[in-house]
Amino acid sequence: MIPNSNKSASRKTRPTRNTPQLNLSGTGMRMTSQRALILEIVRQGHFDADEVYRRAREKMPRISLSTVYRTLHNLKKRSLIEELHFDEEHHHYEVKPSTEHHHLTCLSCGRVIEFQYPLARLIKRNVTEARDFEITETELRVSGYCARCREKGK
Amino acid sequence: MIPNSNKSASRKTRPTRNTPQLNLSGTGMRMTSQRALILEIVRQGHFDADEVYRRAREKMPRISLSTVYRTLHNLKKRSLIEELHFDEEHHHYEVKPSTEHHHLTCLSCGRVIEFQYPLARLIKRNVTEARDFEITETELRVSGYCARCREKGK
DNA sequence: CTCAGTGCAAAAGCTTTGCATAATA
DNA sequence: TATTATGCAAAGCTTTTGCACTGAG
Repeated sequence: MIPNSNKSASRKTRPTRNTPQLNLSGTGMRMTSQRALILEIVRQGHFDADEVYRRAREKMPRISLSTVYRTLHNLKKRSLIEELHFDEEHHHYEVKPSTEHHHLTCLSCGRVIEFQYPLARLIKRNVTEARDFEITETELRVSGYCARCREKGK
Repeated sequence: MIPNSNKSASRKTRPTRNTPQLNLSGTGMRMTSQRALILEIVRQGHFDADEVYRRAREKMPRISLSTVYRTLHNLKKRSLIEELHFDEEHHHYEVKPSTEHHHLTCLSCGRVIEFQYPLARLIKRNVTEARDFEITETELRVSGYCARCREKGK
């Protein structure tokens, strides 16, 4: 159902050691099955800790919530994932994108659409207050109502 | 200080009932001393519930934390204040601004600078994904290091 | 073989809720 | 006076932490 991560499909040599998704080598973190799983889940969407936990348990029933929290915390500390702040509850996570990207949220259906837009540059150029700042991050949250929901009556 | 909503400017009839700061009349909420105080505090900056509570207690030692939470919750529900989502802990609140404004946060000293910039318009024009959206809110968080902190060694 | 990572359970924060009392409209 | 709001205390959630055991390197 989910694109498989361990596929040494037709290879018969020894499995290459590059981890399927994100690679932890060089970060000082050991790669464990739990971490691989959590990373794989975070790659699939924006989830909060509890949702990651629920999904993880489907494949690894004995994984603990503390491991989820600790792993998310560690990955964030090493900048491998990012913490997002939606209007809703708590934090959501996603693997760190290489380019600036932002979020458009429909307040009616909850759909979240990602888009890219180079705002740092623009802000630095046009906002006096930001001129002397060394900008390391920008996060734009835009909310409103998507076309689909607007048509659908109301 | 705030453009008054109930204006009987030079009328000399009975004392107008406008509350000093934000006006709750017409919202169905009763004006109590606690709410006046909380509103006054929120006007002073971006605080989380606990900080509002600490400040409120200086003037009204017996105010309860639940009242703070309930009041913030009610004000938010009626859109008199807004909930902000910084990187840090929990929610912060501020009185609802009339124009789009955003936040620049120094990761070193924690200073938060507000600035205005009409992003909705720009996003709607330039981002395909947003074209069919009816945008009701935009919140941009920019973080980095302010000039002051960058000079200060490191 | 070592030390980082895990699971479990308990603790710690933050936020909400029930209920009797106090205060507003 | 009729409600609505408050204070207090207790409950509910989410997140963190201590510890002994397990497993990656």
